Amino acid sequence: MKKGSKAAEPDTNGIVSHAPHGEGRRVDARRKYDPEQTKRNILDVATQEFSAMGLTGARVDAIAERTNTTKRMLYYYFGSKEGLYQAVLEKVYGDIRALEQDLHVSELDPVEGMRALVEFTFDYHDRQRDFVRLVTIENIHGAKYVEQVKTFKGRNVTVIHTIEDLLARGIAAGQFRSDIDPIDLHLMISSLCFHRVGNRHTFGTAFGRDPSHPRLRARHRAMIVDAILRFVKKDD
Amino acid sequence: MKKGSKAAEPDTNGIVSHAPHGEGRRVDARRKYDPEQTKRNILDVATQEFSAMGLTGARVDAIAERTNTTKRMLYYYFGSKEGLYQAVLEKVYGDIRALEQDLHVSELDPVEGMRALVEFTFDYHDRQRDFVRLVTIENIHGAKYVEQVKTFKGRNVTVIHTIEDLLARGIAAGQFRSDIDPIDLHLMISSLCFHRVGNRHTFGTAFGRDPSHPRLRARHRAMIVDAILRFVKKDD
Amino acid sequence: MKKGSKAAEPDTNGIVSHAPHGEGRRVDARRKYDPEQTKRNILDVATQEFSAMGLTGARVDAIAERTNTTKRMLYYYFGSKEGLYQAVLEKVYGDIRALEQDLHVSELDPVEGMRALVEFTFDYHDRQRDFVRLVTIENIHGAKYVEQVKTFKGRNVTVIHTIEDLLARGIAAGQFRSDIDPIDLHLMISSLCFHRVGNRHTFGTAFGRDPSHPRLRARHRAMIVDAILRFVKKDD
Amino acid sequence: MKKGSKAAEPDTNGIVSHAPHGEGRRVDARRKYDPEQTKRNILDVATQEFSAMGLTGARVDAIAERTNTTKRMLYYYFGSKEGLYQAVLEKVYGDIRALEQDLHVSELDPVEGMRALVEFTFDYHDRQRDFVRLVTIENIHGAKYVEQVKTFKGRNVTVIHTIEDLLARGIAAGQFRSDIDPIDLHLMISSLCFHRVGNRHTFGTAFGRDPSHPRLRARHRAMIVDAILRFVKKDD
DNA sequence: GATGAATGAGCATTCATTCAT
DNA sequence: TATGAATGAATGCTCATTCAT
Repeated sequence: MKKGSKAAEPDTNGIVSHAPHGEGRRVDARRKYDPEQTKRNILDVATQEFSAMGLTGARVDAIAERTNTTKRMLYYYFGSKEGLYQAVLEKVYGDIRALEQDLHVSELDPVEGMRALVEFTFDYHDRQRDFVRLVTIENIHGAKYVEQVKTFKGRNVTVIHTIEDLLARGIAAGQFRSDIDPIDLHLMISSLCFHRVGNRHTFGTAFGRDPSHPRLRARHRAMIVDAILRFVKKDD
Repeated sequence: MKKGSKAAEPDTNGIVSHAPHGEGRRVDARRKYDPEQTKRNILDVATQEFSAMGLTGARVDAIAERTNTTKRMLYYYFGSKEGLYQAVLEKVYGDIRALEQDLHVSELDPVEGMRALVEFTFDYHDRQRDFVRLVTIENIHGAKYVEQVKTFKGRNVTVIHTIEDLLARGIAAGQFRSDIDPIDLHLMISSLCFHRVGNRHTFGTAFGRDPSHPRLRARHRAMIVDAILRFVKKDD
Repeated sequence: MKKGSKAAEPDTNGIVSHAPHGEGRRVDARRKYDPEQTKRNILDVATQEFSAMGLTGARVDAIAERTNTTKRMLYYYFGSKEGLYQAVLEKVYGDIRALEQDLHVSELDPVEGMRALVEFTFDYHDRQRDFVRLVTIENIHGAKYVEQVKTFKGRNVTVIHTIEDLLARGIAAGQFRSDIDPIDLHLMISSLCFHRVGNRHTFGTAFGRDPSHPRLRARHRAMIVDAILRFVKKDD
Repeated sequence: MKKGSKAAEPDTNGIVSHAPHGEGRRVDARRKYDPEQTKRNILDVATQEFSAMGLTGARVDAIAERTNTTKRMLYYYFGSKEGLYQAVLEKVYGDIRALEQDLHVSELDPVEGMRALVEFTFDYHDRQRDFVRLVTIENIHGAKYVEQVKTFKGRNVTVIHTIEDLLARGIAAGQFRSDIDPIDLHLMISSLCFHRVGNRHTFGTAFGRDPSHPRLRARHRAMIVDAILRFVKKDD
């Protein structure tokens, strides 16, 4: 687990810093024309705006205003509001799947690997609220934009492979039940990690308890790992 | 002009009945002005539109058009687009909690009661997609509208009481673990029942499998009951 | 021939007078809400703007500004810029064909009838420059808007009937040739009357002579009548 | 990137050859930078675009895209959209007058010369639709761009001289009437040849008959020659 | 000579809401 | 109670043109 890693970069959740980020950046920063930086800048701001306001609620003018460039460039690079929204989806989905790959759970014991996967999923959703919101928003739109993102489908199968591997090894070791469908299990893990973030506002209002509070956070993390392990483990 | 039309009883998804459609109705139907019916009609149409398009995406004109009345009446009764949206939220949250009361799980054995509660929750979310969507939408807006709905908070505590009762009786009977927080458990059940409905579009696109398919539906229902029971049951 | 008649009303070619026109108008003028007047007002202004600037060149803002109402009403009544343009086409084509009907050439001797028809056609084009310009503009667009005007096709056949009647009676009386196609003849008359108005600018620039000058006007009128009569008359 | 592409010799409608495409060309084709060819290429594409869309409707980007070069070059050579439009007008007017010179009607008998002139005018308009459209467009703009084309006025007088010569010789031979103004006659011939091409779309829609259809084409040609000859001939 | 990147002013259109009847 | 007409402020988008390399 690389907790405080650079995972926070793509979704800043705060205010984007227009200044050059890393080392190599500094050179580019002096260049007046830097298409890559312009595009990334637009994409970062758009991620926040879409995540905060939804596709319909987001305002192209509002995005442009917080950008280093003008509204015109937004259309120059992304064609339309929807094109920009799709680019945001593509980036954001790419980020989580890329990190998942870095887990290397195949090197761990099945139980520990499962725990690591659940903890990663928990932590990612807990931190990347923009991701959670964008997925939610996309579902409001019937996933019709993400469907057009070419890289989307391919990117998601990798998690399933990871789970399949864990289950297979767990079964072989006599630790896991043999009647579990990997996609169903993935849905289950996602549900537990996603819902408490995505619906934390209505939940907080209804029960006077904010699931994103640090104290609860730890308890939920343990609880979800526990629930999943109880579910997959063979009844001794 | 679709004046006296039947309003088509807009897609209530099966379960909820908003009011008795019995004898008394017939008289009202002949009356030229029936404020209650007009309001209910507006509310039904608005529920669909807001659920389908979101708060920002919904169009007042679109709602008015599918109504028996005019746009002006919509403002007359609900004050504003947001007022109407809040009225929809109030109705929709009222419906689920009212049905939950009807379960009478307190009369059942703890394990069976828990099963009944989970199954009800599963079925309700599975059928009331509009409810799921509206909750999702409300979370996009930080729950700021539901906060203003007076009846909201009171209505939700009842589920917690139900769970508390189940847990207490289960612990007393030596069936359940004693370290489970009722609100956490509610969140867990909600997560599992809500997510597969709310996020079924992105899920379906990503994994080529629609969680709302009848065959999956039954499997998920059993799986979720199983997971919750495994989670609450005392380790023999 | 009703020369100086009210034919000038529909296409004012000057500045539209927003004031009430006729007797009955006066009452309406006091009414704050008069949809018919509002629509007519928009249509009049739009006729000028489209005629002066073309469909692409015309600015919705410019039209709205010279109107008694706001831009919003323009969309309220005509749906879009193109919808408004089509409404203008419909009005303008309706006007000329309606006047043609009033000629009653069937009551005249074939030669005199033909002369009357040509003179009317000449006068109409000579005065209704907006009409000429709008037809020109529509041809730039391949007539694709006029095609959608339902009343269009039906309205134009009437001229052909008039010409057929004239030719038939002229042939019967031994005055006209029998080998003339009525639609071809209509095209011929139109050509001579239309071109000198529609292309008067390039013509004027090329030859330093403005075909719309009063002195030329009379000469052209006689010349065109002469040419058409020479063409249709039987070589004694 | 459509760098070295053949530019497809954009639809010249048959007659006009802008430059010798003979031997010398081949050498230039290999040269990396050929200003003359670049300019001609831009001009050809612009002719089509302006003719198809009008001055306002034409898009600089659209022109540049179909060109071998970039938008920047378009500005480099022609200064502005309007400058390019003027260059197109100049080219297009130059072409017709140049061909008219080649007729050598002065060597023909007056009647045959007149016939030849009318037929040439007919054929030219019938084939060079781009020319007809551009003249139409220019008239929409009050001929203000053609006015700035220096070569324009001088170029047009030549036709008048041709007609004057024909009329004079015809009168002298006792074949033609002596009361015909040459410029009026030119206008008349132009009208008949221009209108059926320029207004063929509205005409076709109105009467269900396309004047550019081959069968009609021949009939119209004969008809127009006939009409003009009947008009100029002395009433024996 | 040549080019991708950048721009400000403008454009058609839509929205939630209110007025007059 | 009910309604067609009216509105101002925005909204997504485009255009001809220029800059930096």
